[in-house]
Amino acid sequence: MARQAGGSTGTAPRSIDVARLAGVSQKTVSRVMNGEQYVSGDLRRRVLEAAETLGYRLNHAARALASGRTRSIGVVTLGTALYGPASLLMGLERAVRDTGYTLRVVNTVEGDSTGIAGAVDSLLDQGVDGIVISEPIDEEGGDDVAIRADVPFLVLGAPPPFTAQRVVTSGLVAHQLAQAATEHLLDLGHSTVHHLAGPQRWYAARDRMEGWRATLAAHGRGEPPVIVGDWSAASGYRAGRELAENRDVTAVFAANDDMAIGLIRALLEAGLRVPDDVSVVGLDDIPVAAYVTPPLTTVRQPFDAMARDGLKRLVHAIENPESDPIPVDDPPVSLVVRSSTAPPPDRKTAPTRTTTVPRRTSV
Amino acid sequence: MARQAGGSTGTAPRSIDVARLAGVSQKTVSRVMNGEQYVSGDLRRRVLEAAETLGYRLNHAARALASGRTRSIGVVTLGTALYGPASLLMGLERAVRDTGYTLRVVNTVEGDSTGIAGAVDSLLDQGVDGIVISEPIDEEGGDDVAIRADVPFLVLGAPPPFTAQRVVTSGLVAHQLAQAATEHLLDLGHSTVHHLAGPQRWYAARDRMEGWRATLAAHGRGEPPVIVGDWSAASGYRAGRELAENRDVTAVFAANDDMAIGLIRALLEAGLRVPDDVSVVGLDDIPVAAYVTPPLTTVRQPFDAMARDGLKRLVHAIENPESDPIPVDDPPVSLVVRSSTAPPPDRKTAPTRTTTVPRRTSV
DNA sequence: CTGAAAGCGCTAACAC
DNA sequence: GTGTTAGCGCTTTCAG
Repeated sequence: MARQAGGSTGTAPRSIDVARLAGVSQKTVSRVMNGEQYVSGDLRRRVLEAAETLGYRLNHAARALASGRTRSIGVVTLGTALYGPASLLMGLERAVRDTGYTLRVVNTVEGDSTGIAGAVDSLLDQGVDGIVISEPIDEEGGDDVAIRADVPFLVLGAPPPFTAQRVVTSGLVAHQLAQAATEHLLDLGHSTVHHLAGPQRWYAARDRMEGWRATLAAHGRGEPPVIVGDWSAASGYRAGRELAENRDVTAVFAANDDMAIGLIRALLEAGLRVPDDVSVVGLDDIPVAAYVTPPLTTVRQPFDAMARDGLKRLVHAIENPESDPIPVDDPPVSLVVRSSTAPPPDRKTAPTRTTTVPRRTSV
Repeated sequence: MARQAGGSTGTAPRSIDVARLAGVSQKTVSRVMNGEQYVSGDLRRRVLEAAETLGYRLNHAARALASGRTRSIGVVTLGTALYGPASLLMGLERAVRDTGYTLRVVNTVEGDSTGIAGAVDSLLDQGVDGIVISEPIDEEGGDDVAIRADVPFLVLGAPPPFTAQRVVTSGLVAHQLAQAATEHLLDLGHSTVHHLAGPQRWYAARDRMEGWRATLAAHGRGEPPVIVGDWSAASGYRAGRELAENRDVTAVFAANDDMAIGLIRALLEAGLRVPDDVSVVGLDDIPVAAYVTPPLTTVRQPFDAMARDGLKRLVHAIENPESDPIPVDDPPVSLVVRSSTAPPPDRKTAPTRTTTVPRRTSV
């Protein structure tokens, strides 16, 4: 399948070589390789054939130099293997294939004060046509970083953490995720829902918290104090020890599954039963969520759809600098009900749920 | 922090602009930007200053075209958010910063028969100087794909899945991981250890299995039949139901934590106690491993060290085509003992372990 | 519909 | 130590 590198001479064939073999001008080869119109079917065929026999491969560096565009998109990630960010990155890679662009990935250097700005800078340096901030966070300084660049940005799931022109922001998804989790608990009969939030530097964490808050307000429920974790199961565990002392707590929405699992562990150690005494909802649906004890009720993020929609809009902004942006198409979130949630202890009417493992197979 | 794009004119400054401002030749600017020697400190200073005021940014496309090298490294990933592969990718990103190269990431298209070869091809197409196969697997066809390319390859943790020149393979790590897990169980007094393997297309899975097998042999123990899963907790659960029927099973080494968690879940549902009746060791030390019930004993992979060592050797091969490869420096693996392992039921002497959660904080 | 000429911004040899 | 001269392999004008 893989083409041979180099011809008989050892040097890679150029478009002019293809042109000569096909008996056309080099420009015609260029037209064919770029799928431009106004090339007769006959010539196109001959060019393609010549390219095939020569094992021709277009030189992207030359193309970029001549055209001023690299056809690559840069992604700023946080450099963690957390399930959410990692899944988003994979979704982006999957989605980018259909756009004709390639991906350049850069982590924000942890501990570096330049943070996202530094990562963006290095991407700009490499000459990308657009940039994706996959998990926006606030910088240490607190001030919005002023990033000026001539390429469009896609900021996933949050308002842009900086000032830049042509920013294509995506989504109320985080809000919907929190709403689904909170309403599920409310529907079960809990009078209110506690929240174990993610680190507040993350927009994702703040948005989920806002969604929870708005949902409680919409239902006229009181808002208990928020506990803030750092996404880790360890922080969930600490929060759990705290919550276990408060007998009023009957329902908790944790901003991610890892924290939910740590939380449950602490509750269990404190002698509380889950879900009989306290219900817990997570967020992410990590691969093991269905197999911990008790199997975790959680909310699943539409990573692939988010990546696809966001990239589509980013590419549109890249290729149509002047035109209006494509409207956001927020994909639906889905609640996965398992066995960590139940009606509150007081008014329990339904029988205790069995802890049968649901049918899920995906890796 | 971020430089302004474009000068007053709106066009990006070129090296010749810097040269004029600094009053030197363009070649001198080039020398300075590349950190070459034979430039007086004075000139270097002036050039740097001029570049700074102009907001000069080297054009990588032009450099690549002129030099024939892109200073980028391609990574072939499997496109899963599994903890292991995702962590390795993050480790590679972290490690690549120190080398002066950038990363291009491509997933193997799932279901595409060209698989790794196709991904490599697209990377070659983009013009990378070297390629990393981060999680080698066998192709559907079964035959080794003949990949001929003029760039060196780094195949992490396994022998190369194809024939290519200048391949820098890395490691016996998988073998050591399996050995650590198996010996821990043997040391506890178990007469033998069962193995729940990963999908056999993956070299990582086969290597772990070989390590387990070799360790049993070295201790003169019998080798029970292997059960094969697919890395998922669901497959671990299925394996657990099977193993639960065999009362001879007292110790299981699962090839990753997800399967271990699914396995434990099935064991618990079958009325068996972990670790009192059956001990289980996982592999990866995923973030929630310390907080499931019981906290999981597992083996941690040295992702960052593997990535760093591998990349160092790959870059050496890129920059010194003729010289000998740098020898592999396999980093140490570490066993994390928690509460899913104990002596076998028969000869148990030590008291049942408490299930206190150990002190781990990392995300 | 097709072709000819003119660079894109940098590095690689060579001179000085 | 430093400068000069040629391209690298494409895409862009602009003619036909």
